[in-house]
Amino acid sequence: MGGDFKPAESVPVPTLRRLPSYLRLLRGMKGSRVWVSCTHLASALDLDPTQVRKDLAYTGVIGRPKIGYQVSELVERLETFLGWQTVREAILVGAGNLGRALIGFPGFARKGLNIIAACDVEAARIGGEIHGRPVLPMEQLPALVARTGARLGVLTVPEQAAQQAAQAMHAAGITAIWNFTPVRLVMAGVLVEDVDLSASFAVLSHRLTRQDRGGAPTSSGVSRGEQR
Amino acid sequence: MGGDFKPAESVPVPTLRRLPSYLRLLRGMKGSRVWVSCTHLASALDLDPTQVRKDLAYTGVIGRPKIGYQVSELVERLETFLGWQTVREAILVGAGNLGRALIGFPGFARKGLNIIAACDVEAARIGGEIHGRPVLPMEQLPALVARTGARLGVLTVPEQAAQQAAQAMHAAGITAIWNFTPVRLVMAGVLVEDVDLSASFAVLSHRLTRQDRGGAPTSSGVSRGEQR
DNA sequence: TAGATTGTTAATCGATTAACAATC
DNA sequence: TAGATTGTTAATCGATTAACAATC
Repeated sequence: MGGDFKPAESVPVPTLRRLPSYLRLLRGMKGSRVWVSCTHLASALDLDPTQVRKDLAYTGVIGRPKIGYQVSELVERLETFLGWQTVREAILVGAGNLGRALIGFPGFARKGLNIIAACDVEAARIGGEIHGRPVLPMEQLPALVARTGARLGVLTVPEQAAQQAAQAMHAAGITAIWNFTPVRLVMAGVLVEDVDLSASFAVLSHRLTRQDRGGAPTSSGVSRGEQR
Repeated sequence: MGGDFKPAESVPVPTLRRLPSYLRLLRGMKGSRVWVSCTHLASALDLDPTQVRKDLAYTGVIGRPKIGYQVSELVERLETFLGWQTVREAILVGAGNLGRALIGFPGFARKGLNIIAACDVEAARIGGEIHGRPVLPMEQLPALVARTGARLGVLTVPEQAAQQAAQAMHAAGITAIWNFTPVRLVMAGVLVEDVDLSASFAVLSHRLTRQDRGGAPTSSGVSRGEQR
């Protein structure tokens, strides 16, 4: 009855993308510092202090004027807010070069990401292990998802196989896909986040091209990439 | 004298990031189609037609009302605009899991990216080959850059080594770094483009967390990731 | 011709940045 | 206390989206 419903005001994507960099910095100073200010974080990351303050506010943390924020609390808040405190099981689909690299990535543990198995269609890959994780045939994906309760999938198949593989993942019960292929997956009811190497390289390559042609570099020499 | 200098109006980053997806689609239809409209591209990629039109206009292409754009011309324009028609030599620094995967990436050739060698500090890796590319000691980077003329570096070292490695690359003559580490490199005079896996995973993870907690999904089930 | 599409200008939307009172 | 810092509101900036005349 108290019509004071907050519409879950969704967090801006740029903010979400900056949060991990704060967390990384804060984890590094956890032993040596008790308090930290936005000013400090901002200058370390070359950002605007107000922006940092607004970003942090989304986590619900409350700072003290003149003092700043408690490092330990901020770390905790960020981890909780990002969902990095609970371990999340994931299945990787496509055990090629990139897939193998991701399975072996040490940093994922700190983000609550645990890739427990891989699936592939190539007979030569099936039955083996990558960094201690089994590689299973694609047909076993539904059973695997059912058995492990994994809801997250990491998609690292070749471009041509992407849409079909994503469909299979959805059918198997996967509800979120971390998509490393350049394909815009057409899927309703599945949360998709793209890691688009082509897009990133496009920015770099275009600017390099202008640079080569004697394009006027910024005063600071050259500007840096976006997508912070 | 004719004071009609166009200040090289810089291309918006979101536009640059979308261009590769147009190109990918167009390459796929090169044989079967002569003309293509923004409407068509937009619906295939789930974008706004006006946005596609504006994006394409940056390449200098001119379309025909009622007809659209010539596929072959558009492909050519996009490739030139992105700088993907000239081969660019690159040195990879950090021959770990991710580095090895990138060296073997078949798609880079179509983007004019040629990783010709890798550098690393680990003795066990030095002297070997990865996908036919030699792995050299880090000390040889300056000589390597001088000899090959490579200006682009791909940075895939562990987080702790990132800043130092980047400095070494700069000193060796590298002018642009494709940065796969989560570290915000502090560098003047070097073009840096970040591929930030942490940032991407943060978006996914945060949304998954809301989803778990019974957060209201969109009408379409669940929305998809940004950074298109 | 009528309808689809381009190119372009205007309106909207959302994020960043600036301004400033409150506070320890 | 004075100065630094937070929290918040307002102004700015830039990208997306809408509107519409020109065109084949």
